[in-house]
Amino acid sequence: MKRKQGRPTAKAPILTRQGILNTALRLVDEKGVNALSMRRLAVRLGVDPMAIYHHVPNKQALLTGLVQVVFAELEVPSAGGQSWQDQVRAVARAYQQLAHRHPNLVLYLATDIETAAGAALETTEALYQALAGAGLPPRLVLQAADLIVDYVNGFALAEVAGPLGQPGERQVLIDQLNRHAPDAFPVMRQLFASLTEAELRADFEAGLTFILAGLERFGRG
Amino acid sequence: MKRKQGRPTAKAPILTRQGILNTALRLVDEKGVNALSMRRLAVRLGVDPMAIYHHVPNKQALLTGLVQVVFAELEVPSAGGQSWQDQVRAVARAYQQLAHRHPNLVLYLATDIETAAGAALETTEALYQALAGAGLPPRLVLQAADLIVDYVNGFALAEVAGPLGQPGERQVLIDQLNRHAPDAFPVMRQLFASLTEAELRADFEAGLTFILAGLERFGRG
DNA sequence: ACCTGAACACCGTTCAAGT
DNA sequence: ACCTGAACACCGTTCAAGT
Repeated sequence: MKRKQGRPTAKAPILTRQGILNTALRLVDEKGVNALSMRRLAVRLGVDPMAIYHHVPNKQALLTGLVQVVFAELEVPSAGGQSWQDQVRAVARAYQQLAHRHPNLVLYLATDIETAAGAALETTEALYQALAGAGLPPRLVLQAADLIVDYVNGFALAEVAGPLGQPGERQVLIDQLNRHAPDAFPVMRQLFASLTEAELRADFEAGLTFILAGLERFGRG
Repeated sequence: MKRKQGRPTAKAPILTRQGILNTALRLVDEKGVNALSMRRLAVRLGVDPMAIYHHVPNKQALLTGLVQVVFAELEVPSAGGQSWQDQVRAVARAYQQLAHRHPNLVLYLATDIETAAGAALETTEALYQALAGAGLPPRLVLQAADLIVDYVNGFALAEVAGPLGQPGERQVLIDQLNRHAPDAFPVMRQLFASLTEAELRADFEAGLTFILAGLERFGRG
């Protein structure tokens, strides 16, 4: 824990854009996006609230900065010798796991497309490449990529959802069911009754499996 | 424009939960969710801000109230004589159009699952019924329904996205591309070059088509 | 029962000032 | 160049008060 000699000015500013973003990200990961205020962040940084504005123009920019930081964690899966199906799965999984690691930011990851597009160019290229490798014509490549991205975003959002915390996933629906007459909604009732706890859990890979099966019908001729 | 005689008390309160929700929904539809504050809403209602608290416990409840109001607009498509594919399409479309009508609320529609589950029980039943009609085993019915809901939510979110307004959909990506060397991201480049403006637009039905094709592989035996 | 009004503890951001 | 501090125009919500 050595300290530089001399007064810590000019060459060694107290605050740094990177340092601010790192602290902000930790704050968001721990307490959620609503806990991120310029003033609370300043407390964590041990600094006057207004000092932050010297490194970040405003709160909006702070949030897009966080989106950039998070997307920088996304590494492109290498395409080496895998089937196009496995390549698509790898890309989708990489993004899904990213979202899973920063649940409180999912909304912004999904919503700030300008920043996301810039930060995920390589991943997007990898996805398009895999889909082109499936033999899909150009237009369907685009449509398939959209489907996959929308699915991942929707899945990630559902994982985060619930007004308080998360009740046991499907439990919410079952509770709602129990408020109605026992002969109402027979299909749902029978469905839930016939499945185990584990089978009721949301399954990211299952959705991908359906999508890939659909894509296979349109590729290669 | 007749007015009741006598002083308008007791039997005819100025404020009503329904009236508050309607005004709030109009405010959100027009100016976005950030424009919805208890104080601004009070101005629109011509009332002291605190008057609202007599009918709605807090702002959170106001928002879940809006989700309920919006979901109440969702009408279940009748299953009459259609293929299961058309039934699935009809349900998905109904929800997508609902989201499209209230873009500023999409986040809450997708995220407040407790309220959504209660308000959309009939629609969910219709979806499960259609998927069971496809011959999917119970577990796959659930997974397929999740895929469809996640896709619709993701699609709706993408429609709303963008930090400011919406630039021309795909334009964002193309702009990002142009900041890089002309030999970077060749697959994307060729893709965009080969498609017309119209073909670049997001296509909700196309995603559904892929999903349905995938489901057909797992149904009926 | 229903609405008002002052008050409290928060926000983001501007602007002038310090070193 | 970098940080501080007061100030402004907002928030959601509590609580006492009016009718």
